[in-house]
Amino acid sequence: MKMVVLASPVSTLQALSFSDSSPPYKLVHDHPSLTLLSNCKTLQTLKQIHSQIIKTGLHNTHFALSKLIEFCAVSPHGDLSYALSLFKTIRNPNHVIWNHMIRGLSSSESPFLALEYYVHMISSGTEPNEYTFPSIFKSCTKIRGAHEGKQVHAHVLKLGLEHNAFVHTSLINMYAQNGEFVNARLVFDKSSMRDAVSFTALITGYASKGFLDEARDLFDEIPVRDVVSWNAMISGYAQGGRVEEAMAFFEEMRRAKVTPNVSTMLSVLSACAQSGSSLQLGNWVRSWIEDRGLGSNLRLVNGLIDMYVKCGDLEEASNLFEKIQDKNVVSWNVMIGGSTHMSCYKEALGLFRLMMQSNIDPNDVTFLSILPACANLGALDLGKWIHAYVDKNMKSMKNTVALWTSLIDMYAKCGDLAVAKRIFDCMNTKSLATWNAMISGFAMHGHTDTALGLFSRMTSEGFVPDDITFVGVLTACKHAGLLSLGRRYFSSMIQDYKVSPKLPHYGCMIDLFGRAGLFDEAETLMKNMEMKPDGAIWCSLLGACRIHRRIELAESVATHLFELEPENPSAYVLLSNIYAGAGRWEDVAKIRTRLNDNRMKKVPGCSSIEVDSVVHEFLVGDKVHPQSNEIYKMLDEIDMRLEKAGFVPDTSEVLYDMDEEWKEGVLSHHSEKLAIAFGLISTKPGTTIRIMKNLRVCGNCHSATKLISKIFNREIIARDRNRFHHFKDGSCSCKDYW
DNA sequence: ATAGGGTTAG
Repeated sequence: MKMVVLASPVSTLQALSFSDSSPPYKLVHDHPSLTLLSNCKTLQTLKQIHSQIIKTGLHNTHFALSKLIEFCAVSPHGDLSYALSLFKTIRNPNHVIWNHMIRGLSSSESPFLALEYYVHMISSGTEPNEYTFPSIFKSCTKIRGAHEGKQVHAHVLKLGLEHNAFVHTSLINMYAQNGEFVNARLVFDKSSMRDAVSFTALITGYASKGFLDEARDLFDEIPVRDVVSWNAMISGYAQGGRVEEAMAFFEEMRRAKVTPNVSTMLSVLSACAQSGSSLQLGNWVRSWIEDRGLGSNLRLVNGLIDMYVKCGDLEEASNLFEKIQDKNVVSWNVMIGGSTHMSCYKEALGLFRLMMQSNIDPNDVTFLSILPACANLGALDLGKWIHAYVDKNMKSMKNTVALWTSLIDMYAKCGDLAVAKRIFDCMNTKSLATWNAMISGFAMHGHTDTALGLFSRMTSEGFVPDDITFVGVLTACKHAGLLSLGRRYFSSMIQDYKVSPKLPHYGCMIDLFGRAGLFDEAETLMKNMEMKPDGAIWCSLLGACRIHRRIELAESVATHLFELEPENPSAYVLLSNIYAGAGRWEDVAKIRTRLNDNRMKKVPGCSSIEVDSVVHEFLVGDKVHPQSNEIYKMLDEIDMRLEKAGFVPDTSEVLYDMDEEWKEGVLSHHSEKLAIAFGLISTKPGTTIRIMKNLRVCGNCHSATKLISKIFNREIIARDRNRFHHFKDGSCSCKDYW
C-alpha cells in the first residue's frame, strides 16, 4: 500500500474547540441521549438516539459525535457501516473521532481499512497521536503487513512516541507476530520499559511461531507473570503439539496461584483433545466451566466437544453438541472432524448434511474434515460438489494448498485418478503432503512407474521425503513385485533420509520378500524390527506361503496369528485354503471345526457403490436392498452371460477359497458382485462403474469381473482393502498380481 | 472523552 510520509512532527494541530452552538461541556457530557447510548443494543435504538441528538443540536458537538462513532465502531452492539456513513458527514473530525474510527476498523474484518483511514487522517491534516498507533499496529499485525508496520514505526519515531507504553507494546507485538523477531527484540531491548505486558507480547510472538524455548527463556525473566503471560506459554505449547508441557505449565500456573480464565481453559482443552487420553483433566475443566456459569460460552462448549470426541467419548460430545442453541461453524467442524478422527465416516457425512440444511457456511476446515470421510466411503459425488464449492469460494479459503491436496487424495481414493492428476498439475504451490498424496494415489492404482517418477521429480525439486512418502514409494514397488527396487528405496530411506522404518514400511518389504519366496530374508527382517509385526504382516506372509505351497511354514505363521488375533478368522481361512491346495482334506475339515467352535469375530464383506449421490451398501448374499429383485435378476443374467462366454467358476474355490468372506456360501453373491449388478441396472450404458470393498477381492470374483467388463462393455473401477483394480475389456490393471 | 499483550476447529 502507498504510505504518506508524515510532515513535521509538530505540524498543523487543528483547533479542538467545539463549534459555537455547542452548550457548555459539562452539559453535553451529562446529556440523557448520551447516557442512553451505553444501554443501546440494536441499530434501531441507535438510530433513535441519533435523531434525538440531532433534534437537540448535540450533533454539532465533537463530543456527541465522538460518542456516537465510538459506540457504532467499537462496541459489540454497534454497527461499523453505520459508523462509516456517519463519519462521512463529519466535516472536521477531531483526534478522538479519527481514533475511534481507526480502532473500530482495526478490529473489523477489513483491518486494511484502518490503514487507509490513517493515511486519510494524515493527509487531511490531523496528526496521529499515541492513541492512534496501537490500532494501526494491530492492523499491520492482522494483515501481516510488516512492511507497512515499519513505515508507521518511522512515524512513531518522528513524533517521539516510542516511549509510550501502549505504542511500545503494540509495536513489539506487530514485529513479533510477523515473525520479525530481530526488530521486535530491538524495540524491546532499547526501551527501559520491560514491563510484563511488553514481555508477554514478545513471548506470545515466539510461542505462537513455535519458538517455545525462546519464549520460555523470556518467561523466566518476567518480573511479574499475569494470566496473559501464562496463557501465552500454555497456548504456545498446545498449538505446537507439546501437550505434556502445556498441561505441566497449567499445573504450575495453579501452584503459582494465578487465576485462570476462559482463554486458559481453551488452551487446556485443546491440549487434552490432542493428547486423546486426558478425560480426567477435561472433566475437571468442565466442572470449572459449570461452576462459573460459563456453560453457554460457545467457545468453551466447542472446546469441550472437541476434547470429548478426541478422547473417544463421542456420546458425551453429541450430548453437548445437541444442547447448543446457536451452533456456529466451529461446533460443526469439531463434530465432523471428531467423527472422521474416530473413523465414523457416515456420521461425519450426516453431520455435514445437517450443517448445509442449517445454512451454516462451510469453510476450509469443514472441507479438510469431511474430505477424508468422502475418500474413505468413496463418496465421489459429494467430493465433486465440494470441489466445485472450493473453486467458487477460493477467496474465502485460507488453506488452499491443504484443500487441493485433500481433494487429490479424495479423487485418488474414489478412483478418479485423472482428476487427481489434473489438480496436481494445476497447483503452483505444492507441499510435501501434495506430493505424498499424488505418489500414493498412483501407487494404489498400480501406476508404479509414474509413482516412482514423481518421487524423483519431487526430490529434484528440493522436497525432502518423509515416512509417508516412503509408504507410497514402497507400496508402488509392492504392487508391481519390484523386489530389488524396493530394497534400494528401503535402504535409501534409512541411510540417505534418516527415516526410521515403521510397520507399513516393513509390511511392504516382508510382502515383497514373501511373494519372491525369500522367506529367510522375510524372517530376518521380522526378527530385527524394532516393533512386533502386526496381524497384517503375518497375514501377508501366510498369503506368500500359499503361493509357494510352504505348508509347514504356513502352520507356524498361522500359530502366531491365532495367538495375536484369536478372533480373526482370516488365518483359519487362509490355512484351510493352503491345506485344500495340497489336497489335505482332513486338515481342512479340522480347521473348519476350529472355525466353528471358536467364536470368531467375522468381518462381513461389504461393497458399496454411489449412484446419484447416494451410497448403496451390500453385504454378502444381501437381500435388504429395495431393488433386490431386479439386482438378483441381473445377477442371473450376469452368470448366464458369463457361462455363455465360457467362464468356468473355480469349483475348488467355491468350496474352499472363501478368503475373508468365509462361510457365506455362494460365490456369485459376493458383495462386490451385488454392487456391480446394481451398478449395471442403475447407471447409463457405457459409463464407468466404481465400487469400494472393505476386504480383498477374491480370485473368483476377480476373474468374473474381468469378463463382465468385456461382456457389458463397462469400465469397472474397484477399490479393495489393498489397492485399486481397473477392469476394462476383459483384463485388469493389476495384471492379476495383488 | 480514546489506547497495549491471549482465545476453540484441520
